[in-house]
Amino acid sequence: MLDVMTAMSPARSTPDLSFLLDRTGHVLRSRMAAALGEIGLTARMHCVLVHALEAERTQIQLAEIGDMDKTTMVVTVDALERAGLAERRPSSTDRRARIIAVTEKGAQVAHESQRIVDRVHAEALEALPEDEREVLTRALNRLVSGHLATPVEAPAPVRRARRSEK
Amino acid sequence: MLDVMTAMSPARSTPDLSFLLDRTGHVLRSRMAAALGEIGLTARMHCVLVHALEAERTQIQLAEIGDMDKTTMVVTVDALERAGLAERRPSSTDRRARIIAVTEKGAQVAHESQRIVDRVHAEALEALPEDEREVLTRALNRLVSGHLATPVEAPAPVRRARRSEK
DNA sequence: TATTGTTATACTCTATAACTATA
DNA sequence: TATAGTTATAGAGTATAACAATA
Repeated sequence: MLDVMTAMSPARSTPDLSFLLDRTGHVLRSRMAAALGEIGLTARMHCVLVHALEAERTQIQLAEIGDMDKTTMVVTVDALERAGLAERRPSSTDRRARIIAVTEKGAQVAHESQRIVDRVHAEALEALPEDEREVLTRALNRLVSGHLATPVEAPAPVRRARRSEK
Repeated sequence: MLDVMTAMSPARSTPDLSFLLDRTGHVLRSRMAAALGEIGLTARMHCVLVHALEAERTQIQLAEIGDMDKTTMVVTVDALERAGLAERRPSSTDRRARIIAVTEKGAQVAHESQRIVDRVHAEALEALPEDEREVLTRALNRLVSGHLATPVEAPAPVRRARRSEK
C-alpha cells in the first residue's frame, strides 16, 4: 500500500512529501530485498552481520543499532546461525549475554552484501544529475537529525495477558 | 522497526539512502497520523475523502488512486460512513458499482485535513535551507518517475483455500 | 531488584479466496 | 465470461508478557 496525501490538481502548492518519501523508500526497499535475496540475506541479516563484524557485540547491542526488538533479534540470529554465517558465544564478562561472532563464511558474505547495498544505493543516485545527489543526501540528513528526528509515538495498544498453556 | 543498511564508519563512501528514506518517511508518517488523528481521520480516510470530493468516483477508482486493495477500501469507506463523512450511493450507470459521495460535514473535514497535510509537509520543508527545498522535491520526483518508479515484486506467497465454515 | 535472551502468543495489517449481483 | 463490492480469514510481521538464568 501507499498513501497519497495530496490531491494532484495542477494548482497544488505544497509538494506531496509523504508520497515522495513513502514511494521512493518502498521501491528502494524492494530493490534492496531482491538484491540481497540473491545471496540469501534479508536486510536485517545484513545489518546484524556488518555490525557484528565491526566489534564484539551482544544481541541487545545489535538490536539497538538496527532498531529492532530483542525478540526480532532472536529470529534474525537464528537465521544467521542456520546459514552458518554467525554463532552465539557466551560473553566472557556477563554470563547472561551472547556475543554474536561472525564466521569466516559470514565475513565473506558481509563484504559481498555491503557491495550489493552500495551498488543499489549508487544506482539510485546515479539516476540523478550530479548536482542533485549531494543536495538530496544533505537535505535528508538534515531532516533526520533535525525536524524529523523523532517519531510521534502512537498510544500503546492494550494487551491481554498470555494464556498459560497448562 | 528501521533498517540500517550501512556501517556508519567515517570511511563510508556511499550515503545510506535506505536509512535516510526509511527514517524520514517513518517519522513523517507518524507526525501525519498524529495530526490527522486529532480530527479523527487516518491518512487513508483523508486520501479517499479528498479524491471522492474532486469527482464522482467508485470504490475501485478510489482504491486505485490511493493504491489500496479493494478490500482495504471497504473498511476505509465503512469508517467514513460511520463518521458521517461519506455515503455509498448506487451508480446510475452501473448497478454493481457504488459512488462515494462526500457529505457536507465530510467536505468541511476534507478541507481541514488538507490544511493539516499541507502544514505538516510545510513544517518539514521549512526545516531546510531554502535552496535545498526545491532540489529535494525535484530529486525525489525524479527518482519516483525514473529509477525508483516500479518496485521489484516479491514472489507471491502461496495461499491455502479458505475453509468453508459449514 | 534489574537485565539478557528465550518462548509463546496476541494483535495489526493487508491481501487472497470465495461469493453475490450485475455487466 | 468478467467486474464491483462484500465477507471471512490466512499469513506476515512485530511486539508484549512471562520466564529462566544471571547481575
